[in-house]
Amino acid sequence: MAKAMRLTRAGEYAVRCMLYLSSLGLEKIGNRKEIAKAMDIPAEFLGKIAQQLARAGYIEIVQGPKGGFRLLVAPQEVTLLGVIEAVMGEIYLNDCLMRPDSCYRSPACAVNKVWQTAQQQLRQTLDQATFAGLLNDPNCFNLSDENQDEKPN
Amino acid sequence: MAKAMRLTRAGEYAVRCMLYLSSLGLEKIGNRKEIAKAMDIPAEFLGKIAQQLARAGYIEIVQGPKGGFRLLVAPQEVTLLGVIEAVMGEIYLNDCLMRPDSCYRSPACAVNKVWQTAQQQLRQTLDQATFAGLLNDPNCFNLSDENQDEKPN
DNA sequence: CGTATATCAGATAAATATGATCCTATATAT
DNA sequence: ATATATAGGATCATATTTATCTGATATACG
Repeated sequence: MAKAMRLTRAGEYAVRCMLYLSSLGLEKIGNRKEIAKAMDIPAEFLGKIAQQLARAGYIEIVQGPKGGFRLLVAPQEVTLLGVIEAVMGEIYLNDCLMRPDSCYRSPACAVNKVWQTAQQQLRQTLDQATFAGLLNDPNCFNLSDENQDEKPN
Repeated sequence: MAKAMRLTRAGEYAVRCMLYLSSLGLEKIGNRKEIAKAMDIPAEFLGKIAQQLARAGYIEIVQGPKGGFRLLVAPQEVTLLGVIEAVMGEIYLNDCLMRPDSCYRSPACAVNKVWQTAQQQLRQTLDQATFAGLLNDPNCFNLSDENQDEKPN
C-alpha cells in the first residue's frame, strides 16, 4: 500500500534536468553525464527523459562530440506543470476525470466534482511555478554542495 | 506513460463502498455482494477494502448469515480524504515529501515547497468533502438508475 | 446443537506500470 | 576518417496494484 498518487521518478528527473539546464541558460549545452552526475539521475534514463523534453519542445538535443542538451525555452516560460506533463502526460487524479464514461455516474457525480476541483488546483499550483522562479531561491539549486568535493573530476 | 498520480482502484472502490453504507445509515448492514453489485466493485476485492476501512474504524464487519458491513461513523464526520487515506495510506505527491532525506536538497528546496503547497491543498480539498455532503447531491448516488431493473433480486 | 451462510486473514497469483539498461544507428567536432 | 555522444527501439527488472484462493471463524436459524 501507499505509493500511488505520487510523482514518478521520471517526472522528478525531468524537473531536475530542467533545473540544471535553466541554470545554464539558453546558450550552453549541458552534456548528459554531467547533468546525470550533478542532479543524481541515472545517465541512461536521462537520455529517455531528454527525448520527451525535446519532443515537447523544451530542449534541443545535440549529437556528436560536445553534444548534449540545450534549453530552448526561457526559464520564465517553463513551469513545473509543463515539464512534468511533458514526461508523464496530462495529470488526472482520478480515472473518472480521464475517461468520464468509465463510471456511469461521472458527469453528474458529486465525488467527481471534488476531484475536478482538486485536479484543477493541483495543476494550477504547478503551473504557477516557473523555473526562473525556482532558481531564484538560492537554496534550491546548490550544485556546489554535493558535487564539488565529492569527486573533483 | 501516464497512469501515475492517480487514485487507485482500491481508493475509488472504498469511496463507493462508503457512499453506499452512508446511504444506509448507521443501523443497517449492507452485505458484500449487494454492495459490490450496486457499486460496481469486484466482490472479493471489496472484502479486502472493507478490512482496511474496518481497521480505520469507519465500519464494522459482521460475520455469519445476514453479515456484511455497517457504518460506524456518521456521514457528516467522514471525509473523502479519510476514506482514501485509510486505504492508500497518507497521500504524498512526491517522494521528497515522504522521505525528506531521499533528496539532499529537500529541506530548503524551492521545488519541494511547491509540492508541499500542492499536497496540502489537495488533502484539504478532499478533507472538506464529507459523505453527508456528497449524498446531498441527488445526482451522485442513483443506485436506482442502473440496478433497480437490471435484476430485481 | 448442527448446518448453512458470510466474512476473516494470510498467501498467492496475475496484470500493469515504472524504472533502468542494451544495442545498433546516426550525427558531428576535429 | 575517427572518436565522441546521443537516438530510438527493444528488452529486462522491479515494484505496485489488482484480484483471487484457501482454510478458519463467527452467527442466524431450524
